[in-house]
Amino acid sequence: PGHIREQWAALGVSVDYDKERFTLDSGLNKAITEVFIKLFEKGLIYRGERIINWDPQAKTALSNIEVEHKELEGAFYYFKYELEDGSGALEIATTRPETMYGDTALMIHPDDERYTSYLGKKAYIPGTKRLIPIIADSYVDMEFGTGCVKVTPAHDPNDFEVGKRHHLDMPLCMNEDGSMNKLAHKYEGMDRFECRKACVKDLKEIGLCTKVEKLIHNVGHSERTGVIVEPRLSKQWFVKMEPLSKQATELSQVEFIPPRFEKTFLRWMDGTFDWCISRQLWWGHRIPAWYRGEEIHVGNEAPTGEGWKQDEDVLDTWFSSALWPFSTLGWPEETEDFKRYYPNDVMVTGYDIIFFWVARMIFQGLEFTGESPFKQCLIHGLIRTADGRKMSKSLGNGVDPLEIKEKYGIDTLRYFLTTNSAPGMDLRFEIEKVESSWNFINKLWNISRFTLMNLGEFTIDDVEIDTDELTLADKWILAKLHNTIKDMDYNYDKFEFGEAARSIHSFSWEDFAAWYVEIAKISLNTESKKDINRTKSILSYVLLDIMKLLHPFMPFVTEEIYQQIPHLEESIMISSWPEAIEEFENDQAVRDFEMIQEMIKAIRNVRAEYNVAPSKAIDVIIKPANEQIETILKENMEILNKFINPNKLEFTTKISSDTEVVSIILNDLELALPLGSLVDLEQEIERLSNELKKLEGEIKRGTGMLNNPNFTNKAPEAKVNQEKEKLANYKEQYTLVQARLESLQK
RNA sequence: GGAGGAUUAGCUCAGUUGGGAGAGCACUUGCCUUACAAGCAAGGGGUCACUGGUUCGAGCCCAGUAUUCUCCACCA
Repeated sequence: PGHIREQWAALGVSVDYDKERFTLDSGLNKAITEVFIKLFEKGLIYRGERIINWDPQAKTALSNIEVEHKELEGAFYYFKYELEDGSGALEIATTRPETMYGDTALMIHPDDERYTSYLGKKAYIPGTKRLIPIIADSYVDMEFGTGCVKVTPAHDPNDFEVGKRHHLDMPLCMNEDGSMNKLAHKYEGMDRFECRKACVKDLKEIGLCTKVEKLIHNVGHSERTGVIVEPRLSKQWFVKMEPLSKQATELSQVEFIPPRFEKTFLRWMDGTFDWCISRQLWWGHRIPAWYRGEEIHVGNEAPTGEGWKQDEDVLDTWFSSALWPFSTLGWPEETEDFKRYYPNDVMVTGYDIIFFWVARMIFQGLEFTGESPFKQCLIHGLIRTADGRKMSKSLGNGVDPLEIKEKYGIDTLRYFLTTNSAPGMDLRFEIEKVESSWNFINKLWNISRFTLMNLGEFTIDDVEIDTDELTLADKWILAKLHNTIKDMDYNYDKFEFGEAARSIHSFSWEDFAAWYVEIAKISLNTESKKDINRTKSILSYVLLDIMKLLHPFMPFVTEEIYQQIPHLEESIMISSWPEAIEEFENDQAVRDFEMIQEMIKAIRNVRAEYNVAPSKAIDVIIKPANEQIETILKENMEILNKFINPNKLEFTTKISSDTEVVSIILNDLELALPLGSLVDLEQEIERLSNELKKLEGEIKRGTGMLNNPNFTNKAPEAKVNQEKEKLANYKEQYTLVQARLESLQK
């Protein structure tokens, strides 16, 4: 437990350690005993002889879901069972020859005319003097194998049922460790698989084993030890599942996320087999049952009187785990914790645990508290290797989180794990993705460094945001922040961590670092104290919110940065969650600023296309579509100057038709870049022709849509108006591009 | 045999109620611009597996097909 706590701490797991519980704590033990007794009294727990899955290495019973079915190459062995009267032999096929020493009958279908004459006769178990009867049961499939089967009631669940119907003996032919017992004659003491080999060899020699066919079939393996499971008749404790399943299926209120996993849960609940809960292990909760001869007592302690002995077995660990949601809260006492925290809010686990744990918590919760144990159950996928294989101990292809921590830090690991998949989907562990997470954290560190460098003595009390004093860029970044917070709240609520991360990732990298920080440099370098303080306020305000929004993903680095930038609380952990302030919502500012961005990007594009070095100043002539546009641009001249690096930036009402000019036609403005001899006429014509083609396509699409009465009548009005506006813009641009193209082609 | 995923850019994957296809990495070109070359700027790259259907409109809804993965299952 000490090591696990270290790992939790390393991972930054933030839990209430006062409520830490250990499975064998006395409080939990009390709940478990209570549940066992109650279920026993209701007849929902019983002790009985059944065929169970036996692990011969661990020497314990297993429940169905602790058995893993794997395809193996085995064989179909054919044996002759010679008749007592010497009139011949019946042939059977089996995959487990060694179990023949536990046979108590041969069986045929009652309608199978090939064999009905043999009914009532007896045959020898091959190589022995033991006689078994030949019986008929419609369980036999006449089409399969030879149409005749051996019946081994103590080592096969179907044969067990047959054995009960026909009142057959049910002898075991193996010991608990999988070795053969005295029923196997000379093979006594031999391991079951050695015995298989040996008896096949011996019987081949005397002609009683006639054929061996290769066969690929599913074989059950113990999840615990990996050995092949042996079906074995054994006296065990069982939970009668049907009434509990029915109740859970009908009453469960648990919301699965994603919803499809509810089907997984329901499908398991549909199974009618009973749950074997006794285990022959040294570790676990003792079964609260005492025996004296044939008497059984179930209760908290041994009954008075001499000679009572407690059951040596322990309970399946999932039996106690099933009670976890309430046993940890003090149940069966009506504790304050129980009243406050039950039902729990969210259960988080992998889809491979639904049968083992989730389903059992739900039915036990409903049975004992009358309520589902939690409101939501968030299912995550498995982590796989880079080539998509399951990580496993035996393959040694797992990843040690501590190695990743050493190289990249825990925040990197956390961010990578939490944001790189959708709910319920598996995740491949690829080091490139870890590195990309690390790059993001590095970026955050750098924007913080920049901010800190510039803040100086600035404190949280100096932060002042007066919405009347803001520049367009200020309004834009605050509006974007507002949208980001809303988006994150929405996605966090839905457990869409990947989507939430994409939102904050692009806000902090694209919007804040790439644009706002660059713009901030302008005002930070002015003489105006007012401008400087306003910019510092916004930088620290936005950065603080970025840290808070990212804190669940990367607690360490966000805390570190939080401590250094202006902040209020002792720790980011107890600071308030960012609020989406309505006053900051500003679609107009977003649109206006995006126009500026579009213009800058278009100019950068032309610079790159014509190989104009960023350091080289160029002339830019702007023709705004209207006065508002002109005003906006003129108010943001410093930004344009910084991002465009112009030699001359001038406004005009008429763009020249000079051929040594590159023209850019945007939605709200036209640009002319007189690049002189750099301009290649053919390249320009090609560029504008492509532009024209694109616009043509858009116009065709828009016209088609708007000419369709079904669209204009049925689509939402906002959508229709939006399309109308877009179409008008495209048409306008088209005219301008076409005119420019014509003038060049002359 | 039953159930459920997956199929979108070269790779790994997102894509929330149907309304102009996105990210990271990789790739091309140009930049050591005083937070960051682990970076900046600009780009190239997709018949959203296939076939039908519903709809004014489909990556998304419905039916089927193919490929593939996983879980469940007592045919000897």
